[in-house]
Amino acid sequence: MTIKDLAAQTGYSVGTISRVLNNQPNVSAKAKAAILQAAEECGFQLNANAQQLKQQHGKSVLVIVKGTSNELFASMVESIQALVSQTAYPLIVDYMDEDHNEVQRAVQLCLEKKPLGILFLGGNSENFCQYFDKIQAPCVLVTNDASQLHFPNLSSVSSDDMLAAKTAVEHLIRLGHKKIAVIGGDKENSDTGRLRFQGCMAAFRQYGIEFDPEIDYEATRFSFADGYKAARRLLERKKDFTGLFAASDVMAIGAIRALNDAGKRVPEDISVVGFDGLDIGGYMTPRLSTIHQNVEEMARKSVQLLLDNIENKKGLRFITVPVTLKCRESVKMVE
Amino acid sequence: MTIKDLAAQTGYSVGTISRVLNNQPNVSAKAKAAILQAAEECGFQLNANAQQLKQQHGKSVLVIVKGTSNELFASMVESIQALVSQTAYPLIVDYMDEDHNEVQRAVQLCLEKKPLGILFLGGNSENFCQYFDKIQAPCVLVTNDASQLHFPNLSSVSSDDMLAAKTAVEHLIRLGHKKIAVIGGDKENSDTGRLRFQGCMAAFRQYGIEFDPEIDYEATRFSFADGYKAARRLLERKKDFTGLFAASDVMAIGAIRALNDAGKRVPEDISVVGFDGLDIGGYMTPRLSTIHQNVEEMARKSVQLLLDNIENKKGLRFITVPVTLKCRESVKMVE
DNA sequence: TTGTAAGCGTTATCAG
DNA sequence: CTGATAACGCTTACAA
Repeated sequence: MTIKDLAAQTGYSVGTISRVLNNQPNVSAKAKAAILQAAEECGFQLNANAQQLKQQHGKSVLVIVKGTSNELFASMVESIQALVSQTAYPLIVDYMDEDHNEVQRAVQLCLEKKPLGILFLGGNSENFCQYFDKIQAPCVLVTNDASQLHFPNLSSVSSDDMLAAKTAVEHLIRLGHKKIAVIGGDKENSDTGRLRFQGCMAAFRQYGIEFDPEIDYEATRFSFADGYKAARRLLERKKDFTGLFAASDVMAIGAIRALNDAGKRVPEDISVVGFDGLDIGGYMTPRLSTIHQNVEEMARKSVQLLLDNIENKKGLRFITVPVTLKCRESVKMVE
Repeated sequence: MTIKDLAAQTGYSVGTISRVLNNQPNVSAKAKAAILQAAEECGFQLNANAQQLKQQHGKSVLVIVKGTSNELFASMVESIQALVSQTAYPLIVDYMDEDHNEVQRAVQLCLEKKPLGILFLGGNSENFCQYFDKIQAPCVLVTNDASQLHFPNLSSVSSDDMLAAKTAVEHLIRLGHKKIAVIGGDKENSDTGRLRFQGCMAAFRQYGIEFDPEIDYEATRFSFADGYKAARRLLERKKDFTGLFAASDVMAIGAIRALNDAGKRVPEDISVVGFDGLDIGGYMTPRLSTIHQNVEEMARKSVQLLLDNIENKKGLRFITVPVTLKCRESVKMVE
């Protein structure tokens, strides 16, 4: 079924059919009605390939999600889908492995889908520096700051990871904790990992707390299992910390279980603060104290920003969305 | 950049270029080398739209995921991605709202992408009955049984939901629990919800346990928050159950928190069994006893089955993957 | 082994 | 307001 068939069926020409199906002016009401009806009857759908071949671009908005099992991104995608579905643009969501290069992937998808714009959920500066100049479409990097990258088509919406991590650690310090351990991301190769690490260090420095990254910091991946293992390693070599900051909620949850298995109670023996503000944290016993990232707001701002960039060619922006410390049950004042 | 440009550049014709880029025979090694090099140099990529327009089908495998925040599906997608990436087929993952019609969506995507085959993660019989006859490509329905649907191109890979739910409830009964409540899915409109409910009922009947669905069953959605609320409602109207079966781990986790908030300890006061075997269950305190669905195996079988259907035109199959009862810390024998 | 040319289903430009 | 027709970039007979 093509517009040619429709043309034969209705007696109009392909030109008219095309105009009707694309809501263009200069068609008589009669023709429009007849054609729409005929199209409806046989469930006609334009061939997207032909359409895009002709138009040289898809009308779609692309979301590239770095990491397949990232809770935070999953709920952000959910919000984004809801938001974008209110517009006329179809949304394509592309999930990729955490270890692969998101920008190379984007370059390839651009060639393939010619999207109107791209939302990156997660990303690594280095990849952007190396490959982003091949991308022309307006883009928004979400959860990482792009203001230092200086590309003419790359905005960003992110939390202030450094400040947030500092806040988390400060929270522990103010409750009287002096011996604090940290489980975080790779502080060399991941922007997020590095910034959160630096935030911790800033807090330790400011309050004059002793902290030796070699001993008190565990770098690992953002998963339950890795959080668990990291906490075990910490326990093995340092038996007396009373506060633990984990740079993600999943790490925190894994770590808490490791602490429990080692006979430590949370928060009686050890206070734990997470990072992200996932739903699950509110259903643990004890409920997890955490740095809450406002997923809904980040999603809204990102989409808004991208659409502005697409439609009005408004300038770049680098938005920082504030985080909040959610003080719940996994921390306790030190006696 | 098109194959025409490439032709001009290399001195060969578009036909030869196309043959080289598609790995077809009847090209001289010299031509092949020259063309491949030129293509490499300018990072040439075939235009997928033109290609698919011509070929009348994409080479992709499509995964339609019903529900955007379903942990179980998320990890299944991860496995599927790993599996399919070993083949030559690109994988397109499409997430949709739990309440929307997955088959209609598939019909639309077929028109658009002309995929080689489709994997449905989750689905509703009714939607299949109504719309599936419009789909020609081989499909596999994952997590639901399709043997009673009788379509010539629809296989399935699923757990025996009824048996699994029965096993879970039996587990509680054998530990001496006589007063058992159940939090499950919609037993009218969801296949999964209905089957798991029937499994429970079968166990109650077999062991002569009293169970009034009106009082002892709470139908709700598969989320933490809904599990929490459902447990509260149960507590409000029935104060004395000692066993709780939740038809998904997320419901179970929400429910446990509600029990804790009501001053009940798990498992000392109330034993809880979940369903799915999510990673998170193993990191809770207490670790969640649950019916474990082998995600990895379901993914492997589904992909294998679909590829067989695509490549060898092998017959339909309706595979049932066994579940296992994972007995952990959230249950206790009744005194 | 290679080149030529006819479409694939649309859109868009023109003339009517 | 409508119809004819030339692209869009590619694959694939068929001819050379």
